[in-house]
Amino acid sequence: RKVPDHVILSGGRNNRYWVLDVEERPGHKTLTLTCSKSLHPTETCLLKDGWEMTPVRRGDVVHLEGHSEGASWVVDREQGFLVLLPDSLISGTSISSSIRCMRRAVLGDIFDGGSKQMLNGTMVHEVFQRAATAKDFSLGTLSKLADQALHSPKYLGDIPSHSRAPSRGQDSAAVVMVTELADIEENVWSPRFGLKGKIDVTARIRIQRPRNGSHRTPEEKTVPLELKTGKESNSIEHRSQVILYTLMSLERYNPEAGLLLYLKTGNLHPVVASHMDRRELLKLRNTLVHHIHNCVEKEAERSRLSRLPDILTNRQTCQYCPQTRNCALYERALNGSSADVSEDVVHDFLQQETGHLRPPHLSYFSHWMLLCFLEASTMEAKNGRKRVWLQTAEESEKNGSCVGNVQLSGPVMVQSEGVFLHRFQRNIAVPQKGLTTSGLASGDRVVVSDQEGLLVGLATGYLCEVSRTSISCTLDRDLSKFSGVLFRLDSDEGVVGLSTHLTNLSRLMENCQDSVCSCSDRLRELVVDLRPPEFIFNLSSVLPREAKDTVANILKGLNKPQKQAMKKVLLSLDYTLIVGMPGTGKTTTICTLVRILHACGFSVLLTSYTHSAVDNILLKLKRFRVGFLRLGQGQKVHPDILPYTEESMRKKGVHTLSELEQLYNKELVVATTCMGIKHPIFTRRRFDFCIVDEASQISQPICMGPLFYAKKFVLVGDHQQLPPIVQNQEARSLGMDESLFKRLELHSEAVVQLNVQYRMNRQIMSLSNSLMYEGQLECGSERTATALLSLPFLISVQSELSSYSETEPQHDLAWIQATLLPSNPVCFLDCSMAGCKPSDIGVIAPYRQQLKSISALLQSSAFTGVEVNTVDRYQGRDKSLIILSFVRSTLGELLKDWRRLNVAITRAKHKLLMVGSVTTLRRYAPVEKLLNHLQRENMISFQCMFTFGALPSIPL
DNA sequence: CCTCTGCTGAGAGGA
Repeated sequence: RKVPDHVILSGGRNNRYWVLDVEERPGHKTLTLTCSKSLHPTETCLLKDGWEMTPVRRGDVVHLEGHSEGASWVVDREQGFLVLLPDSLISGTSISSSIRCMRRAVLGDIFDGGSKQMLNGTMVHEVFQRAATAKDFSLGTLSKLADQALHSPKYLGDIPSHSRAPSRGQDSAAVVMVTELADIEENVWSPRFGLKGKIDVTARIRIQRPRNGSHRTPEEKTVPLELKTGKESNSIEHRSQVILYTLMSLERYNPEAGLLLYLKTGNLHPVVASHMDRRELLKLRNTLVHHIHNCVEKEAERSRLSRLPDILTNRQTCQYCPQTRNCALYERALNGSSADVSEDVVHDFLQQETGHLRPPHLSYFSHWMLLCFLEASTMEAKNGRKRVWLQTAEESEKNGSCVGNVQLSGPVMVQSEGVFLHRFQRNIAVPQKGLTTSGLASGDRVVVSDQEGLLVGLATGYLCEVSRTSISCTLDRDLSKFSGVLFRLDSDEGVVGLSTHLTNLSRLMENCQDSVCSCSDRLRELVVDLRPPEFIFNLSSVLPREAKDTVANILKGLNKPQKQAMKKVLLSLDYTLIVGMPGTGKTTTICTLVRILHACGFSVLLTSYTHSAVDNILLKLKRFRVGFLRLGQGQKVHPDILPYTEESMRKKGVHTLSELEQLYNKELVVATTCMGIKHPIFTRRRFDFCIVDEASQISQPICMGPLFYAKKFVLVGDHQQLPPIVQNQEARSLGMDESLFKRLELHSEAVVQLNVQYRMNRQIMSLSNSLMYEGQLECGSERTATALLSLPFLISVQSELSSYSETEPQHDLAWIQATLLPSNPVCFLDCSMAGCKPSDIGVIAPYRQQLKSISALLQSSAFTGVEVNTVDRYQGRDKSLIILSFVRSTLGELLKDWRRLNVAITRAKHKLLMVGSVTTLRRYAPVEKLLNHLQRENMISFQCMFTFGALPSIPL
């Protein structure tokens, strides 16, 4: 009965109640609730006249609208609303689509859907809205705007050949609207009703109401206006959308009605929002949010997929549904092969949509759906976005996720299409702390709202610069009309769901016969059925004769396993797995591979999970004059790679569609992150090879994303290093942290191991060899094997230490002298330097909290350049000297992972110092194995008996 | 118990 920590309860306008009990009676339902975390006092809420059907359960959070007498609420036909799980904002379109089919609305929330016919509408919208912004509806301007819209990269690949600028008839209706335009594409988050949406046009209207002949002064109102470019249906869906907009903008303008404008005919329909309409739509919302939040149900401690709302048997409605495949897929995934469906229509439908799938496919799909849902539920619980509306700016500032009381300073600059540079500064009236001390830093994603909490989620964007007095950021909307308004900026992290995962999974199950892409069948065979990968035997059949010399030249710089890897990739018909053990030159190998493939004239899609890993390879590639196109947000791309991004290329002048196509097709090599595959380039382009770096750290559904676009693929990784991060314990135990790399590794014929390393000297390498690689890791050269730390001022420091020991004999500093010696490349200090560059030193600790204290001790300027970071963040990198801190007195999860320990001990090139308590650490199996090795090799040389206060300050 | 990177995104329309 305890309220979980992440739940925020409150009274007042955005009240949030915790449901303690639900009592069901025929015809009504009574909730016992509280808005206090202490569970006291309690209130009641009577639900009737249909509200009793709300799927509210014990432990849910609800919002109540209406009046309460004493401590009892009534929600019935005439008054009050109950909003279930109000902090999950549901979009207006989701709700209106649920009118016809609730199942479709739920699926639409889970999977990215969408049909191609919508494209035209999107473009007409854009043209209209641009024209409205410019207040210019002349035909010339319209066709210019239409032209721009057509050539925007958003639409490439889906442009029907007959699309044109809107016809003349559409302008005349449009002119009327523009003069009364208050906003376009206004973004609204309504935490009161659990709604969100983008309002096409916010129109200021004048209502003249003649009554009984007497003249009244015209009434001014601000109302939402919804544009429709298609057939004038005036349908219940369209009208519902408008009604929902009136509800979500209640706080802003309190509109009682909205407008529906059909551009095709120019007809304007007023839509009055009655209490009844709002009531019924909110009930739909509640049902929808219930299904979205309960994708998983628990039975006897085991989770499984929940049933969705029923499949419609009225096939008419399903004809144009974009979710048909997912609808059938989900049903089959739930019921397995036993399609015990009573209705023949449904049976036929399931057969038609999923007949190509066999039981293993369905169980792979349902297994991963479950894993993703579990993970999504954990992420949702941790999601702090609700703080934007449930906490005051002052409260949020305390935990460092917010800056409040700021206002616009200076003009808003248009950086590019849809990117507006804003500058804010603190309201001077109230003396406050500087901005730099707030938890916000440049690069963070932010949400802008007003300080009062009435205009929530006005804009989103990225922080550019945080100085003591001002903050600048790029936002998706121009807020210049809000000059003088007090704002708050909240960091906006972790709002990403798992829709890319789920969409990829759905795609994997696609039947290629009815799809443009022919990769799903093959990928399914390889990934799900684990069909052995095939290879050819003769290199000469793949190597073009004219490339032979170039390739031979490139190969010269490689060692034996690296050459083998190149050969294997060229001979592969399906895929190759390259195991890159620590320090074996993975980046170099990938770079060389790309050069070879490039020289052979093959196209390559180069990806990784992180932007930095992608750019690491590109930085190397750049030196070899291999051209490439880098896709992705400029903000996230390495500065030296920026000239290769689409944005920079386009600035050089892309005016026509064919120029854009040229740009997209020009380079053989295209690089992006695994998540970047939503880019329009992928609607047309296919590649000979796809290379995925860091593949052992990517979850299966994400890793397969880029593979849809290539004939063959290469995964590079090392499953002995860190696996994909999975937050949900149950999902992890069910195998969500198994990467595709690891799954495919059972086909040893596809695996090449890079075991020759150039990072660690012999002794440091021996740790990893004994812990993980069973001696397979080798030094690439004698130089690598014997490289030691160079300490040019060692002698003077040693003598200083000696004299210190003499004057303060109570401190025995022999241990520190011995620790310093380069000839002890691995030391474990059972619970330090001389001329080593700070940038050559890395401090690693498993826990963030530890890092904080360590960094605090290294505040002096002598230590700037010493990088203090977690094991996880150090993966893929190295330093000459690594100090690894194990300090911890209680047991934690992190050190139980062999792979994390392996990463930790393989970061040092020349010297590795480990600090920790042997007795405590012995309780971790992996560390114990390491300690045994250290003991055998006599590397736990020193016992230090000191308290930190007794440490002399040592020049670094 | 505490490791963290990806992402615009709500809506574009047909019956």
